[in-house]
Amino acid sequence: MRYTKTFIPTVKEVPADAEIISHQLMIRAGLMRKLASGTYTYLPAGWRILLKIIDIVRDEMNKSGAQEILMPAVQPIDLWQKTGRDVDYGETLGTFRDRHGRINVLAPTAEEVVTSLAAGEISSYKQLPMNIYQISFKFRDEFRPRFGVLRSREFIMKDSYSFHADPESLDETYKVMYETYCKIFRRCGLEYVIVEAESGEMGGTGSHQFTVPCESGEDIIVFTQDGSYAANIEKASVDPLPKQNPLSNPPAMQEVHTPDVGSIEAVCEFLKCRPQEMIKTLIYSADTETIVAVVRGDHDINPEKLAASVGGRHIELADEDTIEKITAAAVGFAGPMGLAQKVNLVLIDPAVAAMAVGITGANKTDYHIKNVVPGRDFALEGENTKVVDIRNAVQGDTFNSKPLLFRRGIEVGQVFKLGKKYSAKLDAKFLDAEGKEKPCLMGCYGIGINRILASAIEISHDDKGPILPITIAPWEVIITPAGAGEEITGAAENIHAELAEKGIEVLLDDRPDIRAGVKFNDADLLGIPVRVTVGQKSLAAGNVEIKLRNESESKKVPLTQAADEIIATVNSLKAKLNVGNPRA
RNA sequence: CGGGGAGUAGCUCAGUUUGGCCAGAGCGCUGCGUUCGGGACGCAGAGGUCGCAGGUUCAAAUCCUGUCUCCCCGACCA
Repeated sequence: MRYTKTFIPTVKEVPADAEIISHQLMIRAGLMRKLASGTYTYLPAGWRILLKIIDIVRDEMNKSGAQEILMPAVQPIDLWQKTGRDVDYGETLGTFRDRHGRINVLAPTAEEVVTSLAAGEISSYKQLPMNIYQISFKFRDEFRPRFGVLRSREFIMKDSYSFHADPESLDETYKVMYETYCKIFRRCGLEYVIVEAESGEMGGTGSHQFTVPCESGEDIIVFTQDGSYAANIEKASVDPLPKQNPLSNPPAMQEVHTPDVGSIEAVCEFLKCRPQEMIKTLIYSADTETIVAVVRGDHDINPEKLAASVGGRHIELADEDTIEKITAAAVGFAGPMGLAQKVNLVLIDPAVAAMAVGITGANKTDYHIKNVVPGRDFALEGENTKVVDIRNAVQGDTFNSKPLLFRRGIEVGQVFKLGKKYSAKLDAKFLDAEGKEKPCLMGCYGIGINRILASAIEISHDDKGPILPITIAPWEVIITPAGAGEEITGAAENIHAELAEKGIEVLLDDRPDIRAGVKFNDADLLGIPVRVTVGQKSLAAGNVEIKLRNESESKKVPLTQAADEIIATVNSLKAKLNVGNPRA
């Protein structure tokens, strides 16, 4: 291809609204432009990259035995009401009303659609297992789109869905998809880690996340140094904290006046105590039920663990009215005492149960209570009360007695075992060999195509721009004629023609009257792995220069062998990414 | 949704406090010339109803009210 025939609007200045490096470079390299918050137009170079990623994904998915389909981007909301996910997704679900007054959903994912397809088409165990996927635009009306393409409202996702007659079959496909994902990310040149994940509102019984470690990631990975454990913080288990020595003569509870100090920080300052001496009491709603969650003052509730401990139901913080009704106090003065009778469930974190004594809200506006002894002043076990891990892991926690470490990462893929959650609700049933009707078991498997691009740039760039793996670079080779003149232009044209002829993805920077420095900088900004410089300096000796994007020195090769050398270079770069064992 | 910030040329921004001398700079773009191996230089140009709508005033980018959009931080996200 010719640079002059391609729309590659590179820019020198960094865009004002781009915070992270991948976002900045994607704009600067002319890969994309923003249309509105969280929506981007992909320009030729950017779209070429996405297409190459899609090619890899499609190739590996097909090899795994999955079949590609395409489902509608607009779905009737009825399906979502049947599974209850219209409520779970809430305002993240983008909807519009059509001319007939029907409410339509802009597809954020397709479990409902694919399950309803299966409900109509699958009737016998002989049709199972089946794994179908699509690569398509998804829309989520995010609270807050940010970080360029990392959290956008519109994005491209590969989503696949498998259907099974029995758990063994689901396990088998899950394993195949897991391995397929390893191959895909490896071919895309990503360093990734696989962590245990919470299946969250997707529902289900098991999940792994594929995460690219980097500072700008929004996910937090929790792991042990020896690599024996790695999990998303949403899922990460912690060893229970050691029980504090009980006070030999614990003082009675004492009410203290704490006017207008509702938050943990404010109470600590007012009472001159530390957050870990506090007991935090939060009120949640799940459907019509009310749930009390109790954690130590310095700990955060883990919503995924909380949801998991109420059977995976959708939960949210109770509104102010509910809190005031239950605690008989303003928000900020809740305590666990006496609440068990007023709510459906009380969940107490083990770290609270391990406390000898603590400070809590008094369930009375402007008052707290000191000398609260868990187990004495409020029950730890009871009909609707139990101790269960509901908090986030923090620095200092251990798991299996090993210290937990933390780092950030970008989630690029996730695999789930869904079980019967959707098939039961949407009647995706089949007859087994005994003629008995059963709901299909399902798995689902997602990959964020755009995130692969963004994370590749996040983990591999220098001050000149991205350093892209050859498998996803917009072009494999760029030819940069340095200087004018028949000789230079002719040589560059010849190499370009020969490479193109032999199937190399090559871009010839044929822009006239552009200084060599500008061409070099644009080549670097595009992240193209192999640059061929054709200029007077080397050409005088009959040579051209081959330079790799990630190396500083170039190699001189005779003009007559240039094409062969370039092809060999490209092949060796490709070979590096198509072999090797993924890290797990 | 809560808190903070910002909307002025295609891009990055100054000017707003103290209303008038205020439509500006750099980059980019067009033309001509000199340059030509890591974002050259000179000359000449094009380009903005100062987000939008009201209001105050002799006079508004500047003050007031409303509204929209964008960004950052935070609140259970792929």
